Amino acid sequence: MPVNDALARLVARAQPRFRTTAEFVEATLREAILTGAIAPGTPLRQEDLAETFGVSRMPVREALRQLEARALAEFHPHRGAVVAEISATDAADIGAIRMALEPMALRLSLPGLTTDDLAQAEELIAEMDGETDPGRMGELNRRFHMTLYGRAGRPRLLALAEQHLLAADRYLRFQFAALGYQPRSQDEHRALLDACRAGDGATAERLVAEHVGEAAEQLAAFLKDRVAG
Amino acid sequence: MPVNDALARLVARAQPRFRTTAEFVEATLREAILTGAIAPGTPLRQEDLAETFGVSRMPVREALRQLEARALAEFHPHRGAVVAEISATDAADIGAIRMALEPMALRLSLPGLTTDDLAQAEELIAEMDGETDPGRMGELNRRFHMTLYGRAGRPRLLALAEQHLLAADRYLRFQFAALGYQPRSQDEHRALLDACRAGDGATAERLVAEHVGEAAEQLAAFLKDRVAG
DNA sequence: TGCCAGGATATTGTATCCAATCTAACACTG
DNA sequence: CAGTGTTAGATTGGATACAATATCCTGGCA
Repeated sequence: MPVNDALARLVARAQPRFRTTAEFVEATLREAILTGAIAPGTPLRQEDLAETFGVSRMPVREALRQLEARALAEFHPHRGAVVAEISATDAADIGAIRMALEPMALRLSLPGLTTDDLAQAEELIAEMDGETDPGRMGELNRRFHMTLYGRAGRPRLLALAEQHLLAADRYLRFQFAALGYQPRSQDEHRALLDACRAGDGATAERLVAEHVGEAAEQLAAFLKDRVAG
Repeated sequence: MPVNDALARLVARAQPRFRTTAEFVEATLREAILTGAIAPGTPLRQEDLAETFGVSRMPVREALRQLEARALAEFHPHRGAVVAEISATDAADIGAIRMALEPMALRLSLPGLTTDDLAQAEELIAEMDGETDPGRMGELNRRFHMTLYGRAGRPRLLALAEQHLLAADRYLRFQFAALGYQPRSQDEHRALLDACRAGDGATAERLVAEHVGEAAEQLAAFLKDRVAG
């Protein structure tokens, strides 16, 4: 029973902080890795991180373990953790996982999609049209996809799908470098949205699979000679 | 450059020990949770676990964080961690994820399957025939599926598939309680193996999706009135 | 009854200490 | 000079003690 609701909202917004220090460190590092702010292969030295975050080593170690479980960091015993490397294999892996999860998410979500959802998806496509910043583009693309999947009513499936959409963002700058990606992708987005509007589940599923698959193939071809693996 | 390959294999087999105490604790707890040795909702008190394992609280906390990242434990700040609850929703979630991942894994693996793989799969089916112990049954079933997916050449996809096969094991005792499951499941296993032998990818994919989907539906119906969510 | 103040209990985080071990550089040896 | 000890330094892995904080419970009080 707060004094009033407006205040309650203010308070709620003022503390979207984290529940524990370890979670704060984990979330911050995760974002830094996914956006590329910390390059693959970078050593994650506990002492340095602790100092950077102004915390002790224990929450840092907890955070690193969580990152390891999410395949964002690799542990080498007595040598420390490093930011997980990117590779053509890894990109193909993420592409295959997305190709599996996202059509399923869309299938379950489609019957529940509201006109509001569809309008929001359309707006996100429009926003993407002019966007040139990879980071912002990744976020918009992710929100577009997750908007379409959001009514699946399968929290775990959705979390997994989002996690791999985020993982794909690590390869976004390569995706941009592979010319001609964006326009085609936008066409595919529109076709996908149309199928969803029409309630055509089979087509929508096929389109999202193709959309993800094409991007993955293009990326794999581009990475082949540029990175290891 | 190992001296020779036989030695390399021996070395690889000789050190599947754990690299650190934290990893030992994590692996042991994970197994205990997945097999049901620790019931859902059980508090995971750091001090108790530390004493049980004969270690300090630090590796225990790292292990708990990893379990959290794998959705096997839930953290309630300042109240501690508990073994993740099971629920009809969660079971449906896992079923949907398996239905998405496993046909994809099979699709990628099928062209690479050897006659040895197929023979091993057949052997596993035979072993399952007489099995009545749920834990052993889960392991055989998991090995059967993973044998078929093993040539996908997508480590991350396979790890994810295996993780959710393991997660499904938490519901195995319910699966057994739902009568008539096993014989039908075995028929499906044989049909799936036949399709793989014939190299009929489309049929194999469909069969594995149906196989997983049917089991999930049956389980959901059974759980509906028996557990929360 | 309702509530709220305060204590018991557990977790969370900090600060130190020490052992294990990996790396790298150097010296030694045949 | 290639290959093999050896040593020193740095970093992680783990233990321990302690402080801070949040939750739950309970008992007094209106």
